[in-house]
Amino acid sequence: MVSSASTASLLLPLPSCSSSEESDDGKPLPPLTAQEASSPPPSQLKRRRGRLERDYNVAMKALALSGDVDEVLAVFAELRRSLADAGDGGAAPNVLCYNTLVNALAEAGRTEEALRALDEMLASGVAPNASSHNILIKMHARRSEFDLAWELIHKSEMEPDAATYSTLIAGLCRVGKVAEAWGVLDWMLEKNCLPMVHTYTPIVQAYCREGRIEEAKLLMVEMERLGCLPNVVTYNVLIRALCDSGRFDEVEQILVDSRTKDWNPSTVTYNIYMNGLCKKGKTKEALEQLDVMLGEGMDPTAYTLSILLNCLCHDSRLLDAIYLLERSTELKWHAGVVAYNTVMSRLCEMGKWMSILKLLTDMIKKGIEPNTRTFNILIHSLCVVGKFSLAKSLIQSEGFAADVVTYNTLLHWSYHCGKLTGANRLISAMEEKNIALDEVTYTIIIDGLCREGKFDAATGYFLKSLKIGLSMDVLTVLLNRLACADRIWEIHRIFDEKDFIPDHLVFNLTIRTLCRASYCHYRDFYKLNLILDKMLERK
DNA sequence: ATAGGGTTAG
Repeated sequence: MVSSASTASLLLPLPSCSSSEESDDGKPLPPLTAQEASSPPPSQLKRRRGRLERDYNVAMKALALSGDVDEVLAVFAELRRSLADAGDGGAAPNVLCYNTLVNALAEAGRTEEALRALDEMLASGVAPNASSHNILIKMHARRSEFDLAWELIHKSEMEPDAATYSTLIAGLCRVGKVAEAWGVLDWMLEKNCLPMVHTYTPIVQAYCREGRIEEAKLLMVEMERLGCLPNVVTYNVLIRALCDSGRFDEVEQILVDSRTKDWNPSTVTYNIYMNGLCKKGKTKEALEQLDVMLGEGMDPTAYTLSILLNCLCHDSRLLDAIYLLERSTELKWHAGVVAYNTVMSRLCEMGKWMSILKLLTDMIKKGIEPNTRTFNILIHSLCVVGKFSLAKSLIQSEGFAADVVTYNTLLHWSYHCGKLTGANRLISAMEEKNIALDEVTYTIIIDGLCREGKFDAATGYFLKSLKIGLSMDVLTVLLNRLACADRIWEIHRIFDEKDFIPDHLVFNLTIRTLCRASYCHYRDFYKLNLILDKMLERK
């Protein structure tokens, strides 16, 4: 279990609020007066409680917004302690605080902990409200448990509102089930529940993700017709899609039009635009947008800085990037862990190990805590400069939760250094620590084993990988290796496996791979025939 | 006062 929830809630201090920009207004609570401390009247006690909960909730939300879930946990624990000390028998925090906590955990993908927090809330006798209900539905939707979500909506006494349906629609759209999303929309209309921007925006986003930009635009026109005006979020979704396909003229047009429409671009809008320009190599234009944004009186956020640094790094202006990073505090630009990670990973690609170390010490000095990604970059760069053993020993470091990326990095370099037993030990360690192997892991293992001539073992890992679903990337790597090494019996073994369900894409890939490996030559043609037969058996 | 849109690692 990676969860540092319990330890974090015991050990971490109150939020200093220095890391998050929004929470500076969280004034310290006034100290108890002597009278309050001895035996405050119940009404005053209640007021104090309310104030305490509100202030803590504000802080928790700010932290959740800046993605600092562990801090949210810490603040919640602190709140619980304060309430216990406040004198009325250790009453639990109210629903709103619990909702903030559960939602922050759910957003961070820490579903188990979110569910535990929810259980704890119920056990403390705190009654859930409509929001708690919606958050739970969102969790089910995120895990693609739509049946459960639907069941919850029906059997609950809570009357589903537009937010409930919108949550479900968003979940469906996330996994590309747009038709089902429309189905829910129809259902809510039947129930006389009026859709809102939150209902349509996920559908617009789903269209955008599939590259159906024109349909997305049409839907936005339809929204206007229905009096459900697209807002800044809807436009941001569209702008991102336009950026991804390089349609910057249209982005400009939308920004111009915004002045006569009912929405205003936000910092996020410019972040999206700048990042889009940067990804298409238009550094100069991206920096121009920064000026536009500052001219509009908008403050850059931690995101803005990371995007700009990324931009500079891609333009190989590393010295500028490092300079900006070092000066960020005096410029009042918020450098966060992502900003440092961005620059460090670029330095890593260039093998500048000493510079990475310097940035690492800088960030720690500034009180910015390195996260798992920071460690992964560190480990990767150690591998690049040939310090593999040192890199490997870093997994044991205190306070660092190695994840699948960490292990993938180490695995890749184990094979690279020819350390097969070491690689096997790493795989066992993953299993012990319940870190699930992903597509990348299997690709690395299969490629590594094949390079050592261990085709049988590699094929075995491929068959194992089917448990997490067929990945064309993994299959491509294996087929290439097997074909080049003329290991047709292993290819047979793949097609014999009953868990392997080949479709036309698989057939296509197999035949193309074999032909490229010169199986079309007349002397080898019989082998191709054998495999074709095998494939047709499975049809 | 629950929700949505933006950045980094293999």
